[in-house]
Amino acid sequence: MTIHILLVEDQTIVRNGLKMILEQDEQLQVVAEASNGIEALSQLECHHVDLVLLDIRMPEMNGIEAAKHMKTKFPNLKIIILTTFDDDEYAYETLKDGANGFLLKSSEPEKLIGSVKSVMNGGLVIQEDIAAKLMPKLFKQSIRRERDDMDIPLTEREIAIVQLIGEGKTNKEIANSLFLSVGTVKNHITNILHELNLRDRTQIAIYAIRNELV
Amino acid sequence: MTIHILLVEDQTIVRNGLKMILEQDEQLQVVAEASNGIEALSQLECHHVDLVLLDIRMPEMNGIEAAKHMKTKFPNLKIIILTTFDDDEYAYETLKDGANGFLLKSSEPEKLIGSVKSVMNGGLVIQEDIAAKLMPKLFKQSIRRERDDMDIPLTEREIAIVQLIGEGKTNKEIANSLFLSVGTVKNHITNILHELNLRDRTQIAIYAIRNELV
DNA sequence: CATTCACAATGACTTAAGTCATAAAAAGCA
DNA sequence: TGCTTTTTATGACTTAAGTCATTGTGAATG
Repeated sequence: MTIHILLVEDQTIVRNGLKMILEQDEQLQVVAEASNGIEALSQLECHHVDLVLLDIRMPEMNGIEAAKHMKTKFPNLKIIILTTFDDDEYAYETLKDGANGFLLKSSEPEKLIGSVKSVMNGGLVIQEDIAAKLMPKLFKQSIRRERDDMDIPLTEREIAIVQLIGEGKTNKEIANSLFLSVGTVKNHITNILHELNLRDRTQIAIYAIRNELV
Repeated sequence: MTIHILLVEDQTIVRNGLKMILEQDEQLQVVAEASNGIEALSQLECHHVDLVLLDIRMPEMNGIEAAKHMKTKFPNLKIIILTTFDDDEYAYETLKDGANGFLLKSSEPEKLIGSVKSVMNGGLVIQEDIAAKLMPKLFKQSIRRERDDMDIPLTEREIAIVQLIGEGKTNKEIANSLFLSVGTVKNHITNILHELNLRDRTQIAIYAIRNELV
């Protein structure tokens, strides 16, 4: 089965070099090329592409932006990011947007081919040295989780109960402090679980804290 | 250049299957086999091995332990972990100990071969679905690193369970992902509750989040 | 005016959680 | 070496949690 590749790289010489390397393997076929993100997106419209080799540094639209748009439009598309050594600043952002691999441009030819196949088989390929640099960045990234004030699909009463669960109260305690019967509390909880798509009070407690209800 | 492989897997049939697959590629050669961690280590002493394919679930000494010992003795050795679907709990531990890849046993043969070569070329190969499960764990791990030794009066095992409760898992799920019986999980929880002076799993979940264990 | 929705309640169930006694292997330490 | 802690396991319990059907308010919305 042939793997159809879109090659996105602004430096023509490098691009040709990559093409040569890739097509040494008869399974791999470069069906389209582009020199920036915008071009790449329009190429995707008119060619069937399995995998994109994407340079990070590019004019017009850079690799990160491009990757994001691509994955939105073609979720099944595989994307391998090509980086030079000092691009790692940008690189980690693409992970969130679903890049399937990172490769140094200075890689051995076989590594490139191997990685393409590996990614097509569903793998995530990260070059060792990049991985080392990337990991700490990913960590930092995940700390700054911004919360958009999402609306909670619950009634007042239900929220009150969610909060008390989030404080670790039992049904009996909740019933007492809200002047309800335990049965009523249970009913509310059953409703909450359905509405929030959760399984038990523990998950409700987690929800409460994560949504800053407690 | 031939890649010398040590195959570690307790189920003989599976092991033979893997061997067959690997040796379809004439670059790959299985030079030794073992059915548990201890055997594997002694095999490493008497054969030149480039890469180890290591099952996580094994009698005597499991994959994690084995990987740790191997990397200590042979830092240049490449290790690919073979997992089933719900082993992810253990999987991330091996990353720290220097595993170079994770593969599902249910993988396609080509994926296996591709990954072996990819790893030998210095890559880190993680299967997509595992990667997805693994990443958030890695994030948490590193965030925690900052204020590392907080006074949590729990054993390693207990902390692992607290974390899983903090993710909203049931006892059954916890048991599965830690390879324990449900009864054992319950026992641990009873101990945790006493040690932390809490009442039920919901309060444990709250504790886990508040103490940034999750 | 009828209908929808939030809220409260009961009873009869099923099941996940948690307790407790007991046991035993493995790891670490004195 | 012997002692302690950690880890795992089982079985027999008790109880809190959660489901479901059904009933009934009052308030709001159309």
